[in-house]
This record gives sequence, C-alpha cells and structure tokens, in this order.
Amino acid sequence: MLGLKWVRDNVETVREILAARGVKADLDKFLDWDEKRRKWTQEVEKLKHRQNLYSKKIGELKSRSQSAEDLIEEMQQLAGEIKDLEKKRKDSEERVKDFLLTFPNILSSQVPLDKDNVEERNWGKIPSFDFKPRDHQRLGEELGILDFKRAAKVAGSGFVFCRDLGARLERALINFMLDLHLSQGYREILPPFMTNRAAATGTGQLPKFQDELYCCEKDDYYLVPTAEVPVTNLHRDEVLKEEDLPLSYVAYTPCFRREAGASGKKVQGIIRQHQFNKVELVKFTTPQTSYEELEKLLSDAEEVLKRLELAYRVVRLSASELGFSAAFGYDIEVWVPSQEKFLEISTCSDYEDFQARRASIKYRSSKRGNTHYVHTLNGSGLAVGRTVVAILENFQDSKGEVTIPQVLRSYMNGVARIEKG
RNA sequence: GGAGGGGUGUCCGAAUUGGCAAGGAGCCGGUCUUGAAAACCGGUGAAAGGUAGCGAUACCCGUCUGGGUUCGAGUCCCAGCCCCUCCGCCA
Repeated sequence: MLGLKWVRDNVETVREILAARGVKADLDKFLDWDEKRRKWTQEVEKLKHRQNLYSKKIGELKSRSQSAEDLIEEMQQLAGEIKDLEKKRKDSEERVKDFLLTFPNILSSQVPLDKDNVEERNWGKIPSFDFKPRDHQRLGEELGILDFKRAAKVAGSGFVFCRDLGARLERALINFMLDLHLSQGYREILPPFMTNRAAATGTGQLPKFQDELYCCEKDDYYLVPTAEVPVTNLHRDEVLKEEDLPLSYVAYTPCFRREAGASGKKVQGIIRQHQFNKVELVKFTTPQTSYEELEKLLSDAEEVLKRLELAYRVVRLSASELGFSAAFGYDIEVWVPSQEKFLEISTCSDYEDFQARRASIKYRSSKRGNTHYVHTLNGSGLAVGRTVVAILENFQDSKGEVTIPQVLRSYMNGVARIEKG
C-alpha cells in the first residue's frame, strides 16, 4: 500500500507508475473521495469537540445536582448530526482505503521501463546432448516417479503423485535447500499453511488477487500461495528493534494456487501445478540496507543452482513483469533442455515499505526514537517442483535415466541414479 | 462442540449507581556514595492513526475488534476474535 498523503502529493508520479505497469485505476475518483473524506472529517471533529465540552459540563452540573435539561436537549440534536456525518465520513474513508489497496507499488529507478526483462548474468554451461532430450513429464512417467493420471483421479488436473525416488528427490531437495540457507544465516520457520484474511491482505494477495487463492469459506481461511504470506505476517502489527534487523527467515511450505485464467494455456507436466513445494527466503530490513540485502538474498538463492550444477541466468524484471507489490526484482531462470530455453525458478523482490505499510510492520531506531516502516524482501530459494524438472532434464542420458547431483546423494541414502525397472 | 472465567500503557493492576482512565513496577534525571545497589526527590508514561497549520501546537480518535443504547460508555446490550479452566471428541 502506498501512503495516502504521498499519493495525494505525487499524483502525476502515480499516474506514470500505473501506466508503466499497465494497471488501470481511477485516480481522479480517488482524489475526489479523499477530498470529501477530509471535508467531512473536519466537520465531524468540530461537532465532536463541542460534544465533549458540553458533556463535561453536564457532568459537572449533575455532580452538583443541578438541572441540565436544556443542555441535554440541545445535545440530543447534536448527537443526531454527528451520527449522520460520521456515517458519511466512514464511508468515504473506506472508499479511499479500497482505492489505496488496489494501487501497485512504486517502481525503483533501476526497473527497466521497456517491456522486456534485462539479462544481468548467466552461470554454468548449457548441456548439449547427442540424442533428443526427453521432457521431464515423459522422463518422470517412464521412470515411474511422476504419476499424473492417478493424481487427476484423486484430485484433478494440475496435481501429481511423486512416487518412490521421485518423492525422495523432492524431499531431498527441500532438506538440501533448508540446510544450505541455514548455513547462510537464515532462521528456519515452519509456518501455518493457511492464513486468515488479514494476513493475505497484508502481503498484497487480497483484495486484488482473490481468484488466485484457495479459500476455506466457512472459516475465511486462505491456503498459502507462497510462504511469503505467513512469514511476512509473522511480524504484522509489531514494532521491531533496529538492532535486530535484518531478520532473515527460511521456510518450506507447499504452495496452493488456483491459476485462474492460466488453464487455457497448456503447460506440461509439473511446471504449473495447483500445489507445489517451495523453500522461501524472507527478510525484514531497514530502508538503508534493503537493496544490499536483496543482492545477498539473490546470490543465496543462486547458490542452490550452483551446487546442483544447473545452468541459469538472472534477469532484472521490467515494469510490466514486476509483481504488484514489488518495487524491484530479479528472476532466476534455469535451463530446460526439452524447451531449449530458460524457465523461471525464483523471483527475488524488494517490496520496500509497501507490505510493511499494509501489514503495519515497523522498527524503532533507538530507545526513544521514532518508528519507521521496515522494508520487506523475499525470494524463492527455490521452487522445488521446477528444480526437479531441471534435474531430470539436464542430467538424463540416452536411455532416459537420470544421474542425481552429487550434493543431493547424502540426502537420498546415497542413491546416485534413477533407473528404469 | 458444550459450560464457565478473562483481555485496560513496556509490564502488573484499580476505576462505586455510566460523568476528565487510579496506583505501582519500569524508564529518564537528580540527591546520597570511592563506585554501585538500596532509599529518597523530580520527571516520563494510553500505542498507532486522522484533521488543520510552514511550524510550535490544537483538536478528533483511542481500555481486544465491530456494531448498538445514551447528552455522555472501560463500565450497559448484541456479534466476533484471542487466552485460561473444566467436559466431550480426536492424530
């Protein structure tokens, strides 16, 4: 959420941001409601001030057992006026707030305004095969480690059973990633996999992306679409100590996404699922260090691919590709041989104070210092399902069998290959 | 799921028949002391917001949340959230 006063004072900047992001929002209507809100607020406050004074006077008169009938009669009318005005004021306040919640974050000056992302760097050697590489879906089914058919029976399309070494590989990756990030100084969190409405609003999923979330309507709970939601909300409505910052967390969760609107596009295999596993990195920082911490977070995520020896590249996200809540961000993309292109496997974003303002997460600079909003950052470290895709495809041989990366073997009881039969 | 108790500042904790939200602890400063503790004196403390103003400041809001009654609500009424105790169910 942007600051109300800031938007009012920087309307043209906001207009530019909306245009660059391709977001439609009626700024004029917003300004109109804000003006009404301020007018009614002034009026109602004036009346309330009078009410407070008179009410005090009535109290004094009564305590001396004198009559206050005249005053009370006058006050009855005043109370009626206040009630009407207050209703208008509250209504306008709500409208203004609703508008604010639908405005996307500002863009950092480093964000490319062109349509395309900008490649920052790449790492590793793109593998060449002397046979036609299979895609991960075929590999997984032929090896008997991915079962889409039965998942469709049990849940529906967009789900998968991982079986035997497929399940083991998934679990090994989760543990490998968690251990790696622990060694990089992150603290481990295992959060709730459902959150309430306030939490989903705090990180920006609601109200705008309602359709993306699975909702347990009866209880108004939302299945987490990413660990970012519960972990960022860990400190909602808190004032942190500056000396405790930055706070760095790593959390594994399954992620649940409805992928509404994406169903038209046929995406094969486990690349786009309604449920997938992810290890997420989350940081709370001061404004001064947030971009520095983002670079660290990015390289901490990259380290996963380096150790797995998977070729990847890092791109800087353009205004149109950047997420609603993010002010700046990178994607890490891993090489997928069957498609002969890079596939997004992590997004590392700096939200600046956008989420902190929505979720009210602040820090106090010194003992008696003022409070300021923290900056929140996060990035996948990494999406586990897509890492499986990369491993299967990059390390396959002509028989369709797969070699397990060295670093994972200790997590798989020494298994070095996934073979047929 | 059923029955009961509770939620007030950083913490503890009062507030009568509805009438300016006590008092402690803490924190800050001081006296005393070689230094500290203790004691004593003074100060501070109800967040965050919002409105007006260049600003000092003034006002609104503010006792878990949202409504209601009332001239006026920490207090009365309704709904909800959270915590505790007991019963039931349960991996």
